[in-house]
Amino acid sequence: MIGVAHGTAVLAAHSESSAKVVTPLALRLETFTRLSPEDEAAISNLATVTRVIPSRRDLIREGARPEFIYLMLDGWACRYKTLPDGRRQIVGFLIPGDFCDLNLYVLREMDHSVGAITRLAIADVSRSDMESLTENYPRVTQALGWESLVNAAIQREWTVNVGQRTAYERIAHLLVELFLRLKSVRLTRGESCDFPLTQNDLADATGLTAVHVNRTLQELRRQRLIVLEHKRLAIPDLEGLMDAAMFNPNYLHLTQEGTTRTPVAEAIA
Amino acid sequence: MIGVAHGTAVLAAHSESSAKVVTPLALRLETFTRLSPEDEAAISNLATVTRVIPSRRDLIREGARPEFIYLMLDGWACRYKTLPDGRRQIVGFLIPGDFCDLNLYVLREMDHSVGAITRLAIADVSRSDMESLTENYPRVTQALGWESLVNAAIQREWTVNVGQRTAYERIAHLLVELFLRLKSVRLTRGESCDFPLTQNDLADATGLTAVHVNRTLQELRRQRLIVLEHKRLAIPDLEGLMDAAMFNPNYLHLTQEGTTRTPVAEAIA
DNA sequence: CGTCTGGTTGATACGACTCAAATTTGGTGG
DNA sequence: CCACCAAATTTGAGTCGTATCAACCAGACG
Repeated sequence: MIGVAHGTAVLAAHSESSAKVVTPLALRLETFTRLSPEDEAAISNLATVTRVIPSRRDLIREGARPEFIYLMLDGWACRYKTLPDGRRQIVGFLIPGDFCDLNLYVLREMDHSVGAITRLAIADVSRSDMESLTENYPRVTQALGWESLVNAAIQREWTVNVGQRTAYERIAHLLVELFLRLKSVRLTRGESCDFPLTQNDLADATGLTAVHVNRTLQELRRQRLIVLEHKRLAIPDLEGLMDAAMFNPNYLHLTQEGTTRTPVAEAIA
Repeated sequence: MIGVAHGTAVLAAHSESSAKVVTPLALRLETFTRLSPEDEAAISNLATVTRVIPSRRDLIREGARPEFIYLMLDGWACRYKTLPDGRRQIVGFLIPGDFCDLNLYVLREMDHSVGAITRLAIADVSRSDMESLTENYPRVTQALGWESLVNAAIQREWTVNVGQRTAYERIAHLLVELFLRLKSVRLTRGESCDFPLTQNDLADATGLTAVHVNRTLQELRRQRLIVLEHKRLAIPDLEGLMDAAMFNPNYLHLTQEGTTRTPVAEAIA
């Protein structure tokens, strides 16, 4: 992802305040409110100190107390928790525009880990930068509040997913959610998107085994609901996949009053 | 619960600003920061308009747009989501001191329902009251932020619970979590607490069937890890139960810098 | 060009579900 | 205070979805 089309665009955005490039974070927050050019500029300026993390490396370990707030600029990561005997549950995926540890504002210690799926581009945001942002840009603050509530809603839906849905529905649901989230930060192209997760990742996220994920993906392919190969996912029949997943998009809160409807909101209307 | 010892105490607290009675909300927020008497008074004053809800009644339905923010004063409730075909997942339990719909500040529409388990005492808090509270009492605001982050952490742990743990571990984990949360608002007595959940509720919360919950509870009893009868739970060997559940209390964030350690924090240290 | 990770397949096992019925508990009204 | 009813709990037998274990294969990469 870094080095390919989107990646370079994103990295260019904060190298110098040249052409107007909208960062994933600004795009994401704009699903909630209209942001002024000043708001957008302030958001872009967060990403001054950036880093690259190799794929499959842990970014933050449970128990850590990171000094900075990490903002995802490019690539995929996941939050996960591990049980003493090694069982692992991925509790969420992070894509560009997401914060890894926004909570660190208040909570001292991470209660879960964050690991890179792909190579990542990360911005290290200092607390003071974050504080001055929220002090001076109330709409951004409001949008950040919205962001964290939506994250909570997503987490609830994950509980429903592993608690109630069958393997088939579960994977279908996860794929739709990721596709819509990617779409909201313009990381889809038509009906397809990059999809760097291994079947093992999917297993850890859905509470299934990799073997069963494999068989279930085959069934989804047989039903012509997905095309998944070469780390790329295509969904030829989104509505069909949503039905199979019993997917109700309300929890993503993509339409908000006072917002022009985004393409995503349109797509699922 | 209403009408028994704790219940009346709580209800008395907001009838008139008489003796100093600490509300569950104040107790809960104090696990995070020290609150001044003024802070506590401001919190108590939230609960001016109160209502009683009969047990097993829905408080808020998915899709609703409540006008007020509901604060739990007494009793138990649950958040839940339902799939089109009727499957139901409880995604969290609400006990005194919890808000039912704090999110309504920002999100317009509920993406899940809230149902009463027992008879409830609820305070209807207006948005303006809430706003003036957060404007005038920064420590309370900060504590509320902490509260919502802890709720997010709890939700993640639930995902782990249904995704990775066995039925036995899962139920053990839920019981420990509820016990510790109740303890943090002083709703336990020694090693026991009220426990109004039916086996059906437990099933919906753990993603199991009621029949299997029944058998699993029997196994927990046989192991002498719990005593559960007459809507009352006793945990004679908390450490043993925590081991059985692979319970790591860090996600509850019960110890915070600048806070005197609460009895709960002691108990699990 | 060999190595290695990720994906695929097959055979078997088991944890949890389903269905059905019996029993106990708790609340209600006579 | 007891009889009654509904709800909750308990028990048993049979089934099924998903896990486990063990190979094998294919493409990516150094």
